[in-house]
Amino acid sequence: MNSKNNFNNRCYKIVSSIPKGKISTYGDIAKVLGTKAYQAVGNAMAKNPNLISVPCHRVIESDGSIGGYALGTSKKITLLKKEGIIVKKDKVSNFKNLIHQF
DNA sequence: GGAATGACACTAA
DNA sequence: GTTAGTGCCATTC
Repeated sequence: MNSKNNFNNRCYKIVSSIPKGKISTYGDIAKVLGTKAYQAVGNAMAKNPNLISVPCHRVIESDGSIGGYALGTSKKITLLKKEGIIVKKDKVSNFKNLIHQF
């Protein structure tokens, strides 16, 4: 409970700190956490007990791919487009320019 | 306590 | 440039 909640809370805190119109990658988030648990970050979001409070749809893969989403990748892409992000073929075009650096 | 999985990332072919 | 295989961390069964 404590340990896992600590790690998850850390991820949610970082993701929640991503401003609108910006995105981030699992790898970058893991780096901020001080770990290489790329999948663990995504895994925490997968369980997503905080989906409503955490804009996890702003988190994509290091290649700019959409990756996945609890509500479905399609929904995630739609949300990103609403944020002003250009999504091309299930991948963010200018994602390199949209990466939010902590 | 151990094994398997996962919304990833990296390297090699 | 694309595809395949392997490795890493944390969570879950």
